[in-house]
Amino acid sequence: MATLSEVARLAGVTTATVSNVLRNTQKVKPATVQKVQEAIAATGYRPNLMARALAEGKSSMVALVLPDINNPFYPEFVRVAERVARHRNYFLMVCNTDERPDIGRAYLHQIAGTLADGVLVLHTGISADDINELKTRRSPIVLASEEQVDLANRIPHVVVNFHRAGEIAGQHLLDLGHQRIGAIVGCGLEGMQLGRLDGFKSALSAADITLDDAMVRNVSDTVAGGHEATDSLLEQHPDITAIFCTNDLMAYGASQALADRGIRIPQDISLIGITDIQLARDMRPALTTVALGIEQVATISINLLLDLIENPQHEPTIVHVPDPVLVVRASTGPVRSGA
Amino acid sequence: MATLSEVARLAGVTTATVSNVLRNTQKVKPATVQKVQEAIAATGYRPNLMARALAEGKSSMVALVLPDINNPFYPEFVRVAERVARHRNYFLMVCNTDERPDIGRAYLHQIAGTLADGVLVLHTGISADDINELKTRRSPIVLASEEQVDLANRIPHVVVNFHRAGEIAGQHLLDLGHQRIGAIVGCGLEGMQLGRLDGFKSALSAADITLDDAMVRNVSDTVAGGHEATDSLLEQHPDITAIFCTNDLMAYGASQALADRGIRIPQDISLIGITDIQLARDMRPALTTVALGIEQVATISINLLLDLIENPQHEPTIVHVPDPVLVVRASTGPVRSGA
DNA sequence: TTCGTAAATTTAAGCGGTTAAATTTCTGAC
DNA sequence: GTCAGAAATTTAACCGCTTAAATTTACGAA
Repeated sequence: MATLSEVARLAGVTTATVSNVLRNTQKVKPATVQKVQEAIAATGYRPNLMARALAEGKSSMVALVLPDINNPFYPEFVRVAERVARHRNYFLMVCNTDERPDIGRAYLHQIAGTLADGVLVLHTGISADDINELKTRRSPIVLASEEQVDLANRIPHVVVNFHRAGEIAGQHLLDLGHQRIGAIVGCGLEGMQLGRLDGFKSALSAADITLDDAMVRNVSDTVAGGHEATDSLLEQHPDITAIFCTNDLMAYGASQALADRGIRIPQDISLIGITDIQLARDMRPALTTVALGIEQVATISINLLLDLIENPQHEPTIVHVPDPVLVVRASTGPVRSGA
Repeated sequence: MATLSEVARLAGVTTATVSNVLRNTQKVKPATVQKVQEAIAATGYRPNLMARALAEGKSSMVALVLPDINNPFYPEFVRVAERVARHRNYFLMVCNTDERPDIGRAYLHQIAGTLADGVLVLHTGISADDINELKTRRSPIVLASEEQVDLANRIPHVVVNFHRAGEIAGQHLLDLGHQRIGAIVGCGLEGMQLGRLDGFKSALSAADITLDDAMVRNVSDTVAGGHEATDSLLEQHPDITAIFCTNDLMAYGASQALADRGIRIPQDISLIGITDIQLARDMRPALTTVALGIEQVATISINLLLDLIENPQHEPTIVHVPDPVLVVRASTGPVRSGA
C-alpha cells in the first residue's frame, strides 16, 4: 500500500502538501495540485484511516451495541441508523451482545473512546453504572429507546413512551369489547417491557378491569416464547378473547400457536402487538399493533449521538420520541358474540 | 482519557515498560509489574486501539459487507460470524450496502486495508474486477457463499452448491407427483439465484419435464416480491400444484398470497423454499426447504478470512461447503388428487 | 531595484502506541 | 572486589497522517 510519503516523493513535494491536496484546503497552487493528483492516481494511494483517525483524534466510526441481531426489530433499526450515519460520513459498527451484558460491557470498554467516536446502546441490559464507570473516556454514549427519563444518571438518552403504547393497545381491545385478555410480556432484558405492561394494565383499570397476574406470561422475547406463552395461556384460560403481546415478534409466535389449534384470528381471538416491525405487515392476518416508529427512533437516536460527537454538551440531553400510534390491521376484531 | 505516558509517569517508568506489562512479555520484574498495574488501575487507563492498530499494523477488525440487513438470512449469518470473530479476538464491522454495489465499493475502498484487516463480502454484487482493482492493498478479501468456483479471479471464495439445492427441491416436488410447478426467482443481485433455478430445471428435465419460462417469475428478493409473483403465477396458471421459491423469504410471501386467496398449503398447493432461515421453521404451515447450513457457511467463511489474515497464502483458497440438505416440513405434500 | 505582504511550501512536532537496539542494573562465579 | 552475562529498563525510531509555525517564493507597489 502506497503511503503519503511515497506519493509526496513521486510528486516532488512534502507530505504536508499532499495532505493539503487531499483535504483540499485551498492552500495549494493549481499546478501542484495537478502533480499531486497524478501521483495519487499513479500509486493508487488510499489514505490509511487508522493513521488519520489517530492524528485527527477522530475515527468517524460509531458503534451500535444491540442485544440480538436476529430479532427483526434490530436489523430495521440498524438499517436506518447506518444510512443516516453514512450520510453524515460515519461508519457504523454493529456489535451484537447475544443478550449477554458482559459482552456488551466488553464492547463498551474496548470501543468507546478508542475505536469509535461514540456509542449507541440499544436495550443491552448495560446499566447506567457500567456506563458511568467508563465515563472518563470522552466519547459520548447515547442510550437509545429507553423506557423512561432518568435524570439521575447523567447519560443522554432517547425515550420512547412504551407505557403509552401499552395503554393504546389496551384501549383498543377494550373498545372492541374484550374483557378477558391474556398478556404476554417479553423479558429478554431486565424489565425492559414492563412499562408496556403497566400501560396496558392502566388502560384496563381505567375501565374497572383488573388484569389478574394469572393472565400474564413472562417469556423470552422470541417467536418461540410467544408460542409457548400462548399455549400456556389457552390451557389455563380457554375463555380469553384477546391476547396482548408486548412486541410483534411474540405476537407472531402467538399467531402460530393459535393457528396450530385451529383458533381463528380475529374471529375467535384478537391479537395485538407493539412495535410495528415489517413482519407485522407481512403476517396473515396482518397484525394490529402499536407502532413505535422504528425509523423515527433510530433516526433521532443516531442523530443525537452524532450531534453530541460534533458538539459536546455538558448537560445530558434527553430526547422524547413522538408518541406511539395505533395501527389497526386484521388481527383484532369485536369480541366474539356470546363471550 | 489516560494515555500510556501518563501511566508510565505515575508508575515512574517508561512507556516501553508499561507496554511490556500490558502485553505481558515476561520481561518485567514482578515488583515493577505491580507498580504499573496500580498506575493502570488508578488512571483507569484503556489502550487506544487506533494507536495500537497503527503501530502493530493490525486493527483486529474485520468487515462484513452485505446487501440487505433486513433480509433475515443476513442477521443469522452475522450472528454466527460475529461470535466466531469475537472468539478469535476480532471485532466485526457490519456494512450494509442497501443492495447498491456503489456503496459496497465505497466501503471496500475505505475499509479494506486501512480500517479492517480483512473483508468478507456477501452477495453484494461487487464484481471480482472491483476487488482486483484494490488488490494492491494487502488485506485479504473473501467472497462468502458464492454461486460457483471461479479460478480466473484470484480471490478466495466459499462456494455453496446452490445448483444442487435447486435440484433437491425439484426432486422433492417430483417425488410428490407435482408436474405443473411455478418458480419464483429472486433477482436482488445479478443472477445470484440463477444456479438454484438451473438446478431446479435440471431435476425436472431429468424427469422429462421442461419448465416453461412462462412458469417462472423474477422478482425482488423480499416477502412482497414472493407475494406479487405468486399472484401473477396464479392468475396466469391457476392449475399449478406447487411453487418453488429460490429462497425462504419469498416463499413466505408466497404463503401469504395463497392464504389471501384461501388456497390451502399443502392440500391445494405445495410450497418449497431454499435456505432454511428461522422463519421457515416459524411459518404456519412450517416451510419445507433445502437447508444451506447458514451456520456452517458463516463459520467457514469467517474462519477462512481470519486464517488468511493470520496466514497469508499465495494461491487463492477455495472452500466448498457441504451439500444442501432437504428439510421436509408441512408445506409440501402429494399432488392434489385429480390434478 | 527594493520592500512588504500574500501565497505556497516545508519543517517539525505530535497523535498513542510498539519494538529493536542500547543502556543500566543485578547476579553470581572466581 | 571484579567482571561477565543475564535481567530489567530505557532510548529512540517508527506506524501514516495532520497541522501550527517557520520558511521560502512570488508579486505588486513605491
